[in-house]
Amino acid sequence: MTRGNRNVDLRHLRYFVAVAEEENIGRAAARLHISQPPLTRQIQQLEEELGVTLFTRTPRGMELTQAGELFLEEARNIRALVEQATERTQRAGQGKLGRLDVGIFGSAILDAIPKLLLAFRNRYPDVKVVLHTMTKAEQIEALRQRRISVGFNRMLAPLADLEIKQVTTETLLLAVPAEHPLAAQPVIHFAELQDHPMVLFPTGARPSFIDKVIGLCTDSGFQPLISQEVGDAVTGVALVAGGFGVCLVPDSATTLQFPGVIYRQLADTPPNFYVDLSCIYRKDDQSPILAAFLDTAERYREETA
Amino acid sequence: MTRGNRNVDLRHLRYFVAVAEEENIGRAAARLHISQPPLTRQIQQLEEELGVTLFTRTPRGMELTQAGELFLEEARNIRALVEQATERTQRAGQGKLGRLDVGIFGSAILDAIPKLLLAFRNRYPDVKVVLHTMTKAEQIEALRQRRISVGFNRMLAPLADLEIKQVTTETLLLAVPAEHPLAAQPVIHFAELQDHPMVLFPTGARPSFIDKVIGLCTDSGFQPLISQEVGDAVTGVALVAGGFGVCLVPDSATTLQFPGVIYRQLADTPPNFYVDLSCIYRKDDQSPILAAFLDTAERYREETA
DNA sequence: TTTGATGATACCTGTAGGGTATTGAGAAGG
DNA sequence: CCTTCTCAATACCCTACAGGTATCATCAAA
Repeated sequence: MTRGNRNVDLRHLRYFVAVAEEENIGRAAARLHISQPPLTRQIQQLEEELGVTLFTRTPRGMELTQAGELFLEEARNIRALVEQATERTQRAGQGKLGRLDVGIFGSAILDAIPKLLLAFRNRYPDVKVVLHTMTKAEQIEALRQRRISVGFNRMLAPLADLEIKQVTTETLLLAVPAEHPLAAQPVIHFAELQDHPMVLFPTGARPSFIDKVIGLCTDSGFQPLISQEVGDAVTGVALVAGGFGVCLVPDSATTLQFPGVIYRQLADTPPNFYVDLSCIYRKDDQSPILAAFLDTAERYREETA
Repeated sequence: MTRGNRNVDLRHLRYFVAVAEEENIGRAAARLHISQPPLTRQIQQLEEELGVTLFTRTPRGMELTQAGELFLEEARNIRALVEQATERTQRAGQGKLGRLDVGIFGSAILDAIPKLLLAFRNRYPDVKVVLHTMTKAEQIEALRQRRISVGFNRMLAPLADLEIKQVTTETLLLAVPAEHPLAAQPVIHFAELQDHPMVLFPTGARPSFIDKVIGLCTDSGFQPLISQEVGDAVTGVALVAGGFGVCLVPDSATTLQFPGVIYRQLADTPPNFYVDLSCIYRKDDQSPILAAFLDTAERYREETA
């Protein structure tokens, strides 16, 4: 038994389907924009490759044999699949289809990231976005191991193989217990924080938002009174609600409406009284999905500037 | 958006899969028994046709992009389908796969046909045999309209467009009511039938088995006493059981064991005291399935000769 | 720096797919 | 019965492209 299908190619299928549908080589040739003789030869060749008579030649044209009927079904099916495969691959190549693994940190899901992901899903509905909660250090490792394609974090330091792109900046607010003395004041000056215990976050890899806060204080000439260091903003605000002190948070933390916690703007704030939210990704990652995502992030940044 | 897949062909898929699996163009080329440069070009061409980067070139070789991963799955799938399609079509072309529509008459299902169909199904298990019960005239029309490929009947007359092939012959027996006078005799001579009413079958297109029986009688010098004409052998034997008379039947009718009916051989039978069972099919039918069936029928005839 | 992988390029060649002209074979029509 | 029409098949030519050889470019490891 010869393995003839080695030389069967999609052209044969296209031609075969045309002839089967037209039941006439001449018309099929016209439809295919070629002349009749080459089409005759291609059909003969296909029959020879398969070792099967696909058509019975009648004076009125070409009529499918039983085997031909079967092959017609198969050929149509294969052609449709090829069409679909190329189309899907093209969409994947344009970043419109596939999967994007994203690393996020505990409390970054408060404001910017949900909005950004929503915008991305609207533009690329067939890209499956998978979120992985992980710390900054874990994100960097996961990026290098290609377990994620992009991470979100704050206060990212430059790295040789990773690119950092700022998504948004947030100014800082003070989370205060409702019964706290500061809460009663009409205006709170930043320098007043030196007299009150503060909750800081996050624990983990430095530099982090903790260093940011400490830096702001030292720049203003005082050392903060550290009440607690906790893992993330959510826990921090929960401790504020529990009376552990005040806490500087990015303004997106206002999404957290704990009973007994109020958010206050500060007066006389030092320069750099804001914190960035950036995304981080491999410099050598050419994935069109990542490109599409970064483009969406860029638009988001411009819109919210 | 270019419809580039027009020129994607199966060779591209074969090459692509090899490169994707080897992750190295040189090794893939060796596996494909071609040299490296043409393979490089084919892959470039495929990427260009699709408008998608399928591989990232690294100093260690070729690595699939996300879109490439997707296309690999699709390509493997398509290649398997082509393999399957050609294989199935080849089997269909050899008569090993497909469908055979067979016309049979009411009582021919008694002996030969079940055995023959069984033999055919054993040799060609993937051919679906569909039985259609129809009269001789209906079979001929159905053959011409290609609703069936082969019919079974007795006493077929030659026709211009249809071929007749004898499958078997059966000698005749007499079905007698148990309490009939003839049943008591140790030997029944054919000529004695002139004194007893007979049930004849089948009604419908002539010439038929009825003419056969009448002809046997007239050749022996008498006119049969006709009790009833009925549609088929089953009804005929049923009437014998009801005392309507005796009935000449092909010996396969002994499959019908009605209470009160006994089958007797006759003595002094005239020549041609048998009836044929033939199959009939279109002379111009080139179907390999029909050919396979006729071959099985021929073997059956030889084995039962 | 050198060496040794890798894939990419340049250029040639032969084949096979496509074109035109023609033939052969039934069916239809006068 | 001969002609005519309509099919597919054949003969023959030409060109585009798959495949070959030789060489280059690049990067990593020694």
